Amino acid sequence: MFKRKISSIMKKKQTIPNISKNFMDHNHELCFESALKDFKQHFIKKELKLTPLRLKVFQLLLKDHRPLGAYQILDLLRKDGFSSTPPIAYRVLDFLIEHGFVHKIKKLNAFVACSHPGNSHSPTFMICRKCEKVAEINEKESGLKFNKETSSEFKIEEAIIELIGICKNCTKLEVI
Amino acid sequence: MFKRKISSIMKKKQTIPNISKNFMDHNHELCFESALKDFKQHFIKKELKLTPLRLKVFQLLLKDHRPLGAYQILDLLRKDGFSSTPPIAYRVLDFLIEHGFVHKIKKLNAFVACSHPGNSHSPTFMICRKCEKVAEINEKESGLKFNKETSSEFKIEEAIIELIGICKNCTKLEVI
DNA sequence: GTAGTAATGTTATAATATAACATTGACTTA
DNA sequence: TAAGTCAATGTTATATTATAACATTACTAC
Repeated sequence: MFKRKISSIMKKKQTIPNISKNFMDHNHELCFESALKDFKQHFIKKELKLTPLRLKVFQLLLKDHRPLGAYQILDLLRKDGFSSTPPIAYRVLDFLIEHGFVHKIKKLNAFVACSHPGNSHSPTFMICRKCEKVAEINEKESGLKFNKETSSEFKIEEAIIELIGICKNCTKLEVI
Repeated sequence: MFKRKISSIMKKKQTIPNISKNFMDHNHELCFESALKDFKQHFIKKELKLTPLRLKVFQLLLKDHRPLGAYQILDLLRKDGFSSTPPIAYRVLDFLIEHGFVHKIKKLNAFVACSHPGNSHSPTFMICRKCEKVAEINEKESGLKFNKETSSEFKIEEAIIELIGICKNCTKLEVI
């Protein structure tokens, strides 16, 4: 019976295009748990050390698809009894970024949990200026590519792509 | 005779693909003067006030296609006898950005003169990690576009696109 | 000439990020 | 098990980037 419930939620979830899932109401508890499980798996597979601090920071970032600034993270860590001087946050964030679990949103000087951990990728972010949520899409989803002149004249090693705008959900709310 | 010299330079210039011109040796004096003329024209056309400070900052940014940080700009302003407290730089930069004469490179927290002033556009930057020069390409040149799902799910109002890598010139130098 | 306004000047401080060094704790290995 | 090693975390101080708030100047319009 329980299984059935899950599967019906999953079904519903699939009707929401993945590309904008983060912006829409969705079963976030499930979303959260699944991302967390994935996170832990990657630590095991890559033989990394999953410390309480690393786990905590990732959980904070996973909370609601909203990016958090380093000092916001520090405040939350303090509330949870962790040490909370700036290097604490920046070091953990650097670690999580280096291993592909977290990305930095330059536009916001803030950090989000990665939605496609494990894939080495050049993520594209959609940032809603209204609800402040962020969705990450990968190269394939974005359909993004550069013309061949660009690639022949300049060897791209890293791409920062951040799209600022308004998500479908907020557009809908605006109309009402 | 003078005219002829100019035109021959112009001809040579055209053999360099515009997309990477900033990275290559080019007649920068000409490049600088032409950009400056363009800049002044736009001030007239848009009925903006071209003050010494605004002119100076733009000239500094035009110097060599390398982005400058706000505090670098302040140092240079100081040397030229301008006032040089932070708000001076940030205010002028805000003005120049607002009117499309300057862009901010988020990756570097630094500023560059716009290469296509007047066009309202969503610029793409190529940033060479070796020589630190930056080239701006416009949407058409980049061949960049997003797939229709992205655009239907999220209304893009602004795009930040910064490509970090190595330019052809530096690649060449590395091989030698 | 004076009222209004845009630009610049000034002081202070906010927000973001890193350097440098100390301590802890887990693991190793002699 | 004691000593050594190393990664992680803790701490202090400071660097870098950016803005708020208010003062002065200088040009424009009446």
